[in-house]
Amino acid sequence: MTPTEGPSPTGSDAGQAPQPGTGAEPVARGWAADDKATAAGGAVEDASGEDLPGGVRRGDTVAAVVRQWQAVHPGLDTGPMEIIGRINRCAALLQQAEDAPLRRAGLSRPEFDLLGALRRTGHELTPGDLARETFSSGAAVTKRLKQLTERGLVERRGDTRDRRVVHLRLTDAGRDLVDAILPVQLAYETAVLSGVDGPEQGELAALLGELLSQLEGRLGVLRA
Amino acid sequence: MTPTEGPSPTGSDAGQAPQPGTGAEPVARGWAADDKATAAGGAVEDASGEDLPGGVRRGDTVAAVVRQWQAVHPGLDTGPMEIIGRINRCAALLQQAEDAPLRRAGLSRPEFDLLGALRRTGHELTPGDLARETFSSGAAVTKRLKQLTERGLVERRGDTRDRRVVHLRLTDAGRDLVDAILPVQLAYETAVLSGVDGPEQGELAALLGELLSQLEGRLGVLRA
DNA sequence: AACAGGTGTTTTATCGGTAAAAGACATCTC
DNA sequence: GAGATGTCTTTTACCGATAAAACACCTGTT
Repeated sequence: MTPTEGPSPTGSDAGQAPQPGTGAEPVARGWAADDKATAAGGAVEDASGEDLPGGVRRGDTVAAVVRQWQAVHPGLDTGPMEIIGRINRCAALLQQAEDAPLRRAGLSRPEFDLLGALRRTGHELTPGDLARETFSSGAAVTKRLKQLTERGLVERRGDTRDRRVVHLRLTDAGRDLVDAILPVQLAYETAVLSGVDGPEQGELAALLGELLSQLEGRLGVLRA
Repeated sequence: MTPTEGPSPTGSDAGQAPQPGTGAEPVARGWAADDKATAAGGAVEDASGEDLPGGVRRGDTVAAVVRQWQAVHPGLDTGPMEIIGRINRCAALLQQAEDAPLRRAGLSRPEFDLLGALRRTGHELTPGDLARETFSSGAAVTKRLKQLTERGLVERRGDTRDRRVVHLRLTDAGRDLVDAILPVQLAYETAVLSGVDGPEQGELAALLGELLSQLEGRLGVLRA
C-alpha cells in the first residue's frame, strides 16, 4: 500500500468489473465491486436497503448482512460483525480506491510500501528490516527489491562486517518519487474521507487507535 | 472471511512467522506479523513507543509511522493516515486472528464466505449471485464451488428454463457446518474485541457504518 | 581450529486469484 | 426463423504471494 495505508488484499487489487463480458452491475450499485468479501461473508443481496425518497443514503451493506443473519438465527450476538465486518469492508474499498494514484506512478501498493519505509525511517534498512516494517514475507521483499533496484529506485550495499547482510537505501530518483506521490496520495485520501465530518473523523481515528493498540498488544496472546 | 467479516488480503493469510529459520521476532512484539502492510507503508520501526512504567499500552504502530512522516515532512497533512492506515492495519490483524476458528474446520475464509452467503440468504443462488455477494470474481467462485461440492457441502441444480444457469444451495452437511462454526466465530470475535469498552464499541460501529455508507455510495464516482 | 547451531537472504514449489477468452445458451431484431 | 447480440458460467494463462528449503555466513564452544 501506499506508504500510507494497509494490507494488500488478494494479491492484485483489481477493482474493475467482476467479469469481462458481463455488463452486470454489482448488486449494490455504482462502484465496481470485486475484491475482498464483506463482513458477514459476502455483500448483501439487495435486501435491506431502498433509498429514501430524497436520494438519501440507506444503511451500509454490513447492516443488511447482519439483518439477514438475525432473520436466520434470531438472538445471535452479531455485535462483532458490525465492527469487524465494517473494518474489513472499508479496508477493501479504500485500498481499491487508493491504488489509483499509485498505479498512475507505475507502482503497486506493496512496492510503495517498501519505498515508504525507507523514506520515513531515513536510514538504510536490511531486507529483514523491510519485511518486518511492511509485514510481508522475506521472499516477497526479495522480489520487490529486485524490481525496484532494476528500476533504479533503490540501491543495495553489502555489509562490510557480515557478508550475509545487505543494506538498502533509496536512490535520488526513489526519494523524489516517494516525495512526489505522497502528497497526491494524501490529498486523494482526504477526498475519499470527505463524506465524514471533521470532528467525527477525529473520533473515528481515536477509537480505531484504541482498538489497534489493543489488537497489537493482545492478539499474540489470544491466538490459540 | 468468516461469513462474518471481510477481505481476504493477500491470498493466503499466513499469519505465521515471516521466515522459517529466522527466529527473529517481528519488530513490534508478540504477534506473528506477516500479512498486509501497515498504514503509512509498513510498520513502525521501534521508534515512538516505549511502554509506560506501569506496563501500560503505548500508541499503536500507525501513530508511530505518522510521527516518522512528520519528522521527514513537517506539516504534511497526515490526517487520512490515522483513519485509513488504522483501518487497514486492523483489518490485517483481525483477519489473521479470525482465520483460526475457520482453519480448524478446514475452511478458508473465502470458502466460508460463500457458504455463509448461501446460509443467510436462505434461498438458492447462482454463481453470478455468489460472485456479487462475496465481492470476488466469477472465476474464483467457480473454483470454490468445485471444491465445496466435492466436499459435499454444496449442491448444484441446473435451471430448467435457462440451461446456462446453475442454482446452488447448501447440503444438510453444509448448513450444519455453517451453523456450528458461526457461533464459535462470533464468540472468538467478541473476545478479540473485548479490549474495547462496550459503549465505545457502539460508537465505533456507528462511525464505521457512516464511513462505509459514504464509501459504498460514493467511491464509484471518485474512482477516476 | 573444527564444528554445531543460529541468523540473513535467496531460491523453489505451489497455491489461489484475477483477466481475458471461450463455450453454451437465450433473446431480440429483421 | 436465421443471425446478431448479449448473458451466464467455465476454462485458460499468468501473476504474485507464501512456505519451506537451500545457501551463505557468522559465532560460540570445546
